[in-house]
Amino acid sequence: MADQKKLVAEITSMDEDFTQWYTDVVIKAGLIAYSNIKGFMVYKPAGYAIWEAIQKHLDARFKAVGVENVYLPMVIPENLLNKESDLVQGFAPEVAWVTHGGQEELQERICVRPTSETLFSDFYKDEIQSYRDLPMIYNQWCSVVRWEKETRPFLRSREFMWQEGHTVHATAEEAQERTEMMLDVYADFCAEDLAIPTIRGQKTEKEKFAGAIATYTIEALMHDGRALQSGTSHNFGSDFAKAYGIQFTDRDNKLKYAYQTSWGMSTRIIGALIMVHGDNSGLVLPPKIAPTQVMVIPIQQRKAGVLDKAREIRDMLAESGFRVKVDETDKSPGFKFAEQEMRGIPLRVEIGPRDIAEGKCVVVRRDTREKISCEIAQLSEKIAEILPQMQQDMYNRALKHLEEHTFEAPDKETFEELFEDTKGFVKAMWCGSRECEEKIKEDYSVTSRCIPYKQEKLSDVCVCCGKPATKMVYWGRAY
RNA sequence: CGGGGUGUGGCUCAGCUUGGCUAGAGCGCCUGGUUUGGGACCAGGAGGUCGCAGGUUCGAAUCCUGUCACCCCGACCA
Repeated sequence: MADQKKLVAEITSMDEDFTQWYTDVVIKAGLIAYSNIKGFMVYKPAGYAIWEAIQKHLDARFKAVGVENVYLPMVIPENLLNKESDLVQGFAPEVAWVTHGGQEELQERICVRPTSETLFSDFYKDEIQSYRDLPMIYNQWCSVVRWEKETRPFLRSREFMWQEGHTVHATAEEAQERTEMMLDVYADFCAEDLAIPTIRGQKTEKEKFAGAIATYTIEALMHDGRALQSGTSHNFGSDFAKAYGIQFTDRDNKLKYAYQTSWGMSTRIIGALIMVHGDNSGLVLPPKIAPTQVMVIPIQQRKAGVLDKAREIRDMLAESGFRVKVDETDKSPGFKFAEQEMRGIPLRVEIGPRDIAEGKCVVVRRDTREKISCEIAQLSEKIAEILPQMQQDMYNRALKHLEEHTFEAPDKETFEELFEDTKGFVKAMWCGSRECEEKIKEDYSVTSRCIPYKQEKLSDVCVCCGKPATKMVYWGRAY
């Protein structure tokens, strides 16, 4: 018991203060350092490595569905940004402006991209002449700047890294198909690589992206019951094409406007990773994307042969394709255990004189703390078994949490009760009016998260106004 | 942008009310040694123009004025 207490002494308990727990984990796991400018973060090696792993897996999934990478400028001239009015209004309060080049004041100010629809559209208008040029399925990995008032590591920073895909199509159907396809890519990536289950659905008119005709989203549920929008995919129809003049000659020799989509996932997803899987000992990373999967910790490492054996195990596991390191620092074993747990490394292998004498070692799972004694000769096979199991278990636990924190409100009274003292998603019927959506936000401080693909009929009437319902909606408090 | 709070070694803070020797502690860091199966111990050492600017005073971390930054709570957002 005393040991348990000592273990958690370094970070605030998540049950006590979830927000503080989150900040503690981010700092103590060595992911982030604050910079001198509010909202701009330093990604330390452990944090950046997670982003690299995310990029690698997601990019491979993109390539598999025909996406090509490009890179566009980070700045946008004001006149170009102003061409699409919804977008301008949506982002105006938070764009950062460049007004000087050296000492000279610029003739026209330019902004640091908050998103790149305008740049892509401006580029596409010259690039596209014929239906033969279509579709264009481009993506860029970059950072964007949005001057947020309140900032938090990963969840809301003024500069954040992401990928933004921008596509152009000859038909509305094809654009819609691409929009939905990319949402599926995100959902599969979250489920299979990050072990995060999500709800797929469409955003309401109120919550959709500025300038889009339809926005689709995957919503994840954090450990504290709050929702996090984890990826979005937008269908722009031909609104941007009209604003920016993207026209092509079709097979029938008629000049037509093109159809566009865009879709993005950002470093915010790292916040989801922390808040879905983390526990009171720190981060827990899913094996598939963990930068280091196994930490070998020597016990009594100064005793002859111990360090050699630890390195031998490392080399053997690396040979088998695992990402593995040895902690050779002269800290005490207890410190190393705590450190490995704080950093969320999926497995640790303990190796000391006692084990060496028996030709064994101890494997400990990060998620369950289960200790497994294993013959060194069988270690690679054992780990090849444990890691996928752990990945699956993590997903199952997250799914169980999602299911246990998703409630149904067939009527207004239940809806009220659920948001009084319950944390999670609430499914409820809605009439489709903006008024009701706004009233619900006002009264219960929850927002519509999405209109899920999987519709259910919980009742005939809207939980707010009592008029006939048209849709079932997921409601929740969001990050 | 409204409400509240805080600025003192890398970190967490004490000192400020009532101005006064060379500005302190714990953690961390460095060196040497002893240790090592859940956050080790001993000894020695380095590190601070007290956020910034001005003012009051013989004398300012401490009092006054201004300013900047950051944090928390609300409204806006990947």
